[in-house]
Amino acid sequence: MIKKPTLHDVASLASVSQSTVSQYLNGRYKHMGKETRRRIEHSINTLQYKPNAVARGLKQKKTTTIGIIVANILHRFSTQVSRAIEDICHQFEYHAIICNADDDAKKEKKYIDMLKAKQVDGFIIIPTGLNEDLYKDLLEERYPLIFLDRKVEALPIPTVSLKNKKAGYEAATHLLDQNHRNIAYISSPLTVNTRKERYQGYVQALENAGIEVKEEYVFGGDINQLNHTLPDILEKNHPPTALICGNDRVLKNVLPILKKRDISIPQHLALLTFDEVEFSEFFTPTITTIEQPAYEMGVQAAELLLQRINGKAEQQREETYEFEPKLKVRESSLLKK
Amino acid sequence: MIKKPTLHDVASLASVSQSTVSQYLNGRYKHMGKETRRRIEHSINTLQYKPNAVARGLKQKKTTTIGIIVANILHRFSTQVSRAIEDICHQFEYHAIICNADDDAKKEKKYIDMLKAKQVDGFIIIPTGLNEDLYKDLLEERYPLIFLDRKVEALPIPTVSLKNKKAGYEAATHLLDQNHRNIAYISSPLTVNTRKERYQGYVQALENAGIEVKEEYVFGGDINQLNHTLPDILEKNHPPTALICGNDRVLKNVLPILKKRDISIPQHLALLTFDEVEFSEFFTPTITTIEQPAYEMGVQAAELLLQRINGKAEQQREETYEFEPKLKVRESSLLKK
DNA sequence: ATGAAAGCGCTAACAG
DNA sequence: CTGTTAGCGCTTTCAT
Repeated sequence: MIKKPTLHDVASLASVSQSTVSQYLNGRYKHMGKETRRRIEHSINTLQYKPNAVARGLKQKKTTTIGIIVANILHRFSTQVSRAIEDICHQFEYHAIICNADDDAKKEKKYIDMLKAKQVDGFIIIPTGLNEDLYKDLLEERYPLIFLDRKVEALPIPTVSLKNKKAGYEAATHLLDQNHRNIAYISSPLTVNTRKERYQGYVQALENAGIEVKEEYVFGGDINQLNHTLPDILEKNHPPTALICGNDRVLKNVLPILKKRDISIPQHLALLTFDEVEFSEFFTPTITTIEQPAYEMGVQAAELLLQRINGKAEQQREETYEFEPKLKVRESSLLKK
Repeated sequence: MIKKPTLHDVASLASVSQSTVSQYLNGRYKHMGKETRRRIEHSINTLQYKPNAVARGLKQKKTTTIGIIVANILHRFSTQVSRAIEDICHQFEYHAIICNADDDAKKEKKYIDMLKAKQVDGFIIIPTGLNEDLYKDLLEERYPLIFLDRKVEALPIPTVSLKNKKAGYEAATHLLDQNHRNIAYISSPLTVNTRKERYQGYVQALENAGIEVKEEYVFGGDINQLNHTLPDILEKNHPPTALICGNDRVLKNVLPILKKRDISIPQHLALLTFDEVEFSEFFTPTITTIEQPAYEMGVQAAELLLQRINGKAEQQREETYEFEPKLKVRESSLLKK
């Protein structure tokens, strides 16, 4: 890389001291000699000088960079959230470093460590939930920190999330309204509060309707095992007539299985999934979705974080910012076969 | 934020000098007293010392951070590419700052400037193509730089891309093989080489088949105008029986129009698009896609960049790394209405 | 085998 | 109004 001009270069060319140039750069040129100012400007232009943010960061203990840890950027939720955060950052001249923890505690830890080493000004994390000590450390070190999507109980960390129980409730209610009585529920492990709450909403809706929750219709585990377990569920004496997918990844694993078994949707089985499915409004079969306002959630998280970084809000409060799930019932596609 | 321990703290606790600790940290403890070493280790552990990457970066003029500028992270191609780059970076303990230029020259410039200020070690850019001077500057300043997806002619910058002409050729050929003769081609402005080449492939396929390319079937412009222009195209005397979308964004704008006009796919119109459409294999109508191996392309770009950063390859060579398009013909979905 | 000292590029008192 | 000075936390000769 080629040598870049420094403050020192600018200063000597303009025949002033570095501090004067520094003042200028930081907008403190109220009482600055008009001539001095002109010379500095000229000098900066001819040298094409650009301040070195690393040096400034070292001095000011502030990098205008934040760390984002998402589950997996390939998921639509993470993508939209990242985009939202990036947009807000851009607006305030911040930068975001995005990391994929893949629901892996080790990776999450490694990323947090690396980001700390890089002296990020704060974090937005979709926590795996598997590193409570780490989160607590972050808090004790007074890092501005916002959780997204998932909540870690008993840690006073502001959290932006969906009303997950409500989402689950609406999902089941929607299907009940269509006279489904045997509704399967397929999810990744119910260890994460988000998933658990959605499931609880489902349970509650069934109970309210006086319908027994049958364990045999429920799966909460490694979705790579679905090859074995889903067929079991579908072959019960009274097979489910409807199926809820806990998120878009679940859907992704469920679809091939249904396809292989030649199950028609929605005749044989009604399908409902959480999260957004791109283009779903144009396709048959109609898949009802319960979407999260992911972009808005990302904006909210970013704004909360920047407030905290800039001292406009106190960190150590357990606040929850909950968003409404959006049920999208698709009319049958017009693009039919 | 709470005060973090520094090298100095570690050194005094261990009763050695900073330089010794620094040696230790950088793995140069060949001839280091076993006892000294033990004390340093102990000291680091009790203080939970973590080196400050900003300070190190300032000194070493290396930040182990690279800048990525994509078109829009909400597009599948960008998402997959970002994920791939991030994976490779993680492997080599690098970090990526991802920015969305939104095909906007101003934003692209601003991001490049910000990333330079942050002293990134290199760039991977999906260039808007609108800032040739900037790219040239980057080159002259000897920044390691890789272009992705799009090529900027006459600049010796390694570029990872799809065989776009081939992709266009295959697209048209596939439809010709199904006896389509009137094939519409809808694209964003053909100013970007990627789009132009795809279109050229389409033209060539038609010419090879002895079919005249009718201008009235071709649209290359702002896809927000499609509301007006697409209906025109569909209402010709001999309307197209097939339609090619230049990328997934085009598809996204085309679908609502087709839906509103109640056009059945594929009976009234066969649809083919470049880029991946998630879940498309499970949906009706069947949309044939020509996918890019986006993840692999991202990996390639990241590897090329890291090689250059670490001096294992020279920058200033115009090399093109071209990937094969993947035609995916969908069998009619089993999940039918 | 270890330490002293200089300096990366910038900012922030404090003088003058 | 502008300059001097002292670091931010780390690495790196160069001595010892």
